[in-house]
Amino acid sequence: MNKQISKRTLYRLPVYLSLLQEKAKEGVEYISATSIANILGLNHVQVRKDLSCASSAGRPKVGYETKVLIKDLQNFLDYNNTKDAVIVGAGGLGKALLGYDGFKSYGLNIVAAFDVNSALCGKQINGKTIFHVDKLPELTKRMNIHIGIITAPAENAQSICDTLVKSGVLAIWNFAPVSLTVPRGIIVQNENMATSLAILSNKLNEVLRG
Amino acid sequence: MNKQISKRTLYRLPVYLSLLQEKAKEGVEYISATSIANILGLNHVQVRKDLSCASSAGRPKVGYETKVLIKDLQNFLDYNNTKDAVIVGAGGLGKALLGYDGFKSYGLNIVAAFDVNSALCGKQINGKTIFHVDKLPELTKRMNIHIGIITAPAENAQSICDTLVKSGVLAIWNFAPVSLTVPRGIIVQNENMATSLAILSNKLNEVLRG
DNA sequence: CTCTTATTGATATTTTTTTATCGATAATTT
DNA sequence: AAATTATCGATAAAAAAATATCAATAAGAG
Repeated sequence: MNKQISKRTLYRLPVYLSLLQEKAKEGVEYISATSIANILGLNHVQVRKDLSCASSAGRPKVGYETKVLIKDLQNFLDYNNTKDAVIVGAGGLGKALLGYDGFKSYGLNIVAAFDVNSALCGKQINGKTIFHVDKLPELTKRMNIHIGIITAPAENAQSICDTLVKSGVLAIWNFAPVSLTVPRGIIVQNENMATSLAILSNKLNEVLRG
Repeated sequence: MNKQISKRTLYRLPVYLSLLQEKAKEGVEYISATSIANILGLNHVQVRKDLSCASSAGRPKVGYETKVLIKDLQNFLDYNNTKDAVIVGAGGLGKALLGYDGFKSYGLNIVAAFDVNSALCGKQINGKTIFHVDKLPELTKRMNIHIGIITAPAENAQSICDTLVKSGVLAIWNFAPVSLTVPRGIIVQNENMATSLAILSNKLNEVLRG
């Protein structure tokens, strides 16, 4: 526990967590690194190593207690501390994310949305109001929000990003297919669907051709 | 060109492509690996190596001709060959993806959507009809579709996945937060938002604490 | 025309990540 | 009670990826 955490490990921890939650639902009380590895198509040593960063609940011959491991992972991933966020861009994707209740379990609380389209303003989705972007700086500052989610079209993404940064946002989850330029210290996580698609497509080609 | 392509490189190629397309729009005719690396926060040798997998258009002192590089990347990523796909789950996210026209430029053509909710069936979004899932096997087989996109709730994802596989789908783009079990040879690409979020959150914590 | 500079692309080195091996441990079987 | 087995966790080895170095090249400056 508390070893240095590698980027890749951090990538996999939420995947383990999600699997464990499924298994817990099914009533699985104990689970071994070997079986996790088999299900996810990973190496069992890797799984054990990854888990050791967040937990120390493993017992020889038995494996990990599902519930304890879930708790440890949630704790490590900071899913218990709720973090407020705003969405900018209330188009299709923005609305979809607003309507999705699953983020709560990841410790993300979307408090409001913003859009340039006045026709959308004042509307509520899933109990969350859509405001005009003009109100973004004030509201974001006042509520001390540090996470911004950009679901606007590519051409507006950079200026929205700039506004978010000026308004005190430190971390940006970017769904627009552009590379944002940010000041040093600001975090950008790109949700790049093109990349996923490229990998899928590449693998599919191998199957179809090879 | 035509060297062995690593997973990581494949991950980055669409990112380069997207940046290059931006730059091309701005009228940039030539671009160097160094400047790409600076913009994206990567190492310039890495960029050069990555690009060499897909193109051989670089000239010393000048860099790459933007248009040629874009073409080479699109070609390498097979964005010119259109691949048909179906979406299963016409909830918020499914509708958002149906309404998004950007996939065309990645060679993905969503031909139809399916849902269990009869109320949605028959409706059209962005010119694409929503059918009842009962019709999925027949339609998918008849149209010889190899890609399925799952945007259904987690609890339905596995059974949808099974149906897709039975219907001849070879590659699945999974937006549901579950790990799907598939027969050998079937490709699954998980669009795991929890993972992105975990990384964002982790980095943010470092900033806030450190 | 020569020198300087920015760049490519190849090779070498370093770092990171993954995988293999092995002893320790605890549950189960004989 | 001893042997067997499934597992963990640590360390070692191997593989993959990232980065550094350097010769070659071509554009532009002097």
